[in-house]
Amino acid sequence: MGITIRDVAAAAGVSTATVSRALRGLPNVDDSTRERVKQVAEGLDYVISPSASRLASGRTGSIAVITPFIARWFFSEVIAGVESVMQQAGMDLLLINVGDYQNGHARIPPTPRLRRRVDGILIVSLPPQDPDLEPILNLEMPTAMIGGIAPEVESIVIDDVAAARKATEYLVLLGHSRIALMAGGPAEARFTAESQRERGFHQVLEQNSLTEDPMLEVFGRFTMEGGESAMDALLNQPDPPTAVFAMSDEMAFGAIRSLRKHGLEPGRDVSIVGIDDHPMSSYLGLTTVSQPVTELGVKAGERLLGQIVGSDLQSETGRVTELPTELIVRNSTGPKS
Amino acid sequence: MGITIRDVAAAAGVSTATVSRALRGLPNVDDSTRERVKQVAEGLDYVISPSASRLASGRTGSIAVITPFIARWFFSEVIAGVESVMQQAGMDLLLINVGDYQNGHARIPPTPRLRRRVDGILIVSLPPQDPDLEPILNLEMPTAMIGGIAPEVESIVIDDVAAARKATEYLVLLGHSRIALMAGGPAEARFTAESQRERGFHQVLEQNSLTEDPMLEVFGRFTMEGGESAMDALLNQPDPPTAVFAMSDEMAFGAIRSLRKHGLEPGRDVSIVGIDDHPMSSYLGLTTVSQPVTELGVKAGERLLGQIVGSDLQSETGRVTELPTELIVRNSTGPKS
DNA sequence: CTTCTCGGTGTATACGCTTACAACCGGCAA
DNA sequence: TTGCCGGTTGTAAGCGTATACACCGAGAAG
Repeated sequence: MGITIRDVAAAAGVSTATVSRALRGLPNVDDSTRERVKQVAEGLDYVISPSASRLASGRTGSIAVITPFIARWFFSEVIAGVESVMQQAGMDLLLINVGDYQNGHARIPPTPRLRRRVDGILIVSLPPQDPDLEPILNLEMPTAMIGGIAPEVESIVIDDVAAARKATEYLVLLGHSRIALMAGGPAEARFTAESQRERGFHQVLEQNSLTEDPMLEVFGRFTMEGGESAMDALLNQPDPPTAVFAMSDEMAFGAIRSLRKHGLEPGRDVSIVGIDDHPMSSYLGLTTVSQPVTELGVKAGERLLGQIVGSDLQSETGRVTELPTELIVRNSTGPKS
Repeated sequence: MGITIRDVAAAAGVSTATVSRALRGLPNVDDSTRERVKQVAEGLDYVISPSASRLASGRTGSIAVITPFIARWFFSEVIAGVESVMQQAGMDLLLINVGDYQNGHARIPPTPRLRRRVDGILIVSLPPQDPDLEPILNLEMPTAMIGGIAPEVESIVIDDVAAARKATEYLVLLGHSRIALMAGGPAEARFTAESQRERGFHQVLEQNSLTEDPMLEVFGRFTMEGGESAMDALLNQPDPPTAVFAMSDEMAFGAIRSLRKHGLEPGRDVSIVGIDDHPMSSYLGLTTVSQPVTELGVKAGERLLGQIVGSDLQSETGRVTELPTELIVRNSTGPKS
C-alpha cells in the first residue's frame, strides 16, 4: 500500500542504505546523489515509517510530559512551550496526565508505558520525593523537571523562595504585620514549589520580627474556589489579617471574590499578592510575582533535547536553571490603613 | 539490553506467537497458558516494544489532535477531554499545533507527518473549507472534527446557531434593540462556529424586526484584549449599543473591562452576553451560553476511537453530533434602561 | 471405528528501516 | 608501478512483534 524506501532506492538507482543516509542528512553521501534521492523521494511522495525507523534505530523520537493536569492555565502554558520546541526538533510529545497528586486522585505513573516508548521524560510540578516517581527516575533515561529538584535530574525552576520573599517583603513594606499565608494544602505531600514559597514567606516574617500566627495559614488547593473559602475562613476569625500572600493567582482571585462578598475592597481593606501573573491578573488588578511559564516549558524542552541528542548526560545532569521572577504591583495591595 | 518476547516465550515454555496472543487478550489461548504467560512476563518485567508492534501490525496506536492553540482555555479543555479517553484506550496522542489560522500565522498542517504516524485525526476548530486542510481530509483515515462540519467527516459540535439565538433572544427579551455583535474577525477565513453564531444573531434581529447596523459589528479576535478594544470602539460611536453579544467569554471579559474603564456598569448601562461559560465567567458575573467543552473532547475522542477499532467507517462518517448549550443568566445583563 | 471439527499451539515470514561491514574507486605518495 | 587512503556506495543482518498457515489432538458426529 505505502511506498517504501526500497521503491525510492530503485527509482533513484541506488541502495536503500544510501537513500536512508541521504534523506537523513548523514555525511558520506555525494551531493549529487543526495539531491537526486531527495527529488525522487519527493516525486514519489515518500514518507518514512516512524515505526520502522524507531525499531531499527532504537530511538523513539518522542518524549513524555508527565503532569498532574492538562487544562489548568499553568500546565497548558508549559505544555505549549514544550510543544513548540519539540515540534521544531521533529519530536513527538506524549502527554501523560497522572491526575491530581495532592488530592490523592492520582493515577499511578505509568512507568511501563514509558520504557520503550520515549527517549526522554519531562516531569512537571510533581513532588520529587513522591514514591510513585521513583521508578520513573530510576529509568536511567534523559529526564528533566519543571518546578522540582531531584538529585541527578536536570531542573528548570524559578527561585520560589525569592518569589515568596518579594511578595511578602512588599506587604511588609506597606506596613502590614498580620499577614496570612494561603498555601495549596497541608505540609504533607507538598510540591517543591510550595514548600519553598512557604520558606520564603517565613524568612521575611522572621527577619522583620513579625510573629507567626498559625491561625493565619490556610489552604486553597490552588483553585479559585479553594481560595475563596480559605479567605472566608480568614475573615471569620476574631483578628483577621490585613494582608494575604497567596501562592497562586487563581487562589488570589478567589480571595478577592471573598473580600468583595464581605464588602471589603482589596488593596484598601485587605491587601493581596499572588504568584504567576495569570492573564486574568492584570484584568483584576492583582498584584503578583510573575513567572515565565511558557519559558519554563521551552527551556526544559531544550535541555531535555540536549540530553537526548548530544549525550552530555554527564555534564548536564543535576543542573538547576533558575528563571527570573518579578514583582508586579497593581491595585490589590495598599498601605495598612 | 531490553528483554523481548522471545525471552518470555522461552521462560514460559511456549512460542512467541502464543505469548503475543496471550498478552493481548486474543481468544484461542488456553486460560492456564495465558495465566502462566502473564505471570512470566510480569516476573521478567517485560514491556512490549511499541515500535515493533506498530511496524508488524500496521497500527500506530496514536491519534493526532490538530489545533490552532494549545494553551487557550477552550483548547486545553478539549485536549484534556480527548486525553482522558485516549489514555483509557491505551492510545497516544500526538499534539499538532498549527498556529493561529485566523491571523495568518499558521504553520502549514504537516500532512506528511501524519501519513504513517497515526491511526486517526481529530481536527479542532479549524475552518473546514481551509485549503490547507484538504490534504489531511484526503488522507482517507478515520477523522473527526470538533466545531466544524465537513462532508464525509464525523463532527462533534454545539448548535452554534441556537446558542447565538439564545443569547440574542435574551437581550431582545430585556428590551434591547441596538445590539452589537462582537465576532472574532471579518467574514473571510472564519471558523464554522463563527459564521453560525453570526447567523443565529441575525436571525433573531430579523425575526424581531430590528434593523441591523453594520457599525455594530466589531471584531475581538477571541481575546480579552481584542474584546476590550472592540468595546472601546463601540462606545466611541455616536450612537453606541445598549447590549453586546460576544462570541466568546474572553472577548466579553475585555468588553466588561472597557465598560468599567468608561465608567459604565455592565448589566445596568450596557448588557453583555458571551458564549462558553469560562470558569472566570461566574466570577465576573458574566451572562453566557454554556457549552460542554471537555465533553466535546471526550465525545470526539470516543467517536474517533469507534471509527478506528470497529471499522464502522461507513456508518459513522459524516454524522454530526450536537451537544447541548444553556443560557446562564448572571448580572452582566439587565433590562434596557 | 472413522471422519470431521475446532480450540490450542508452533513455524516462519513480513513489516520498513538502520547500520556495521565490506567493497569499490580514484588520487596520491612512495 | 604499487600501495594506501578517504570518500562513496552496496550488502546483509538485524530490530521485536504480528499473523497467516500448518499442525495436533480430542471430542462430536456419523
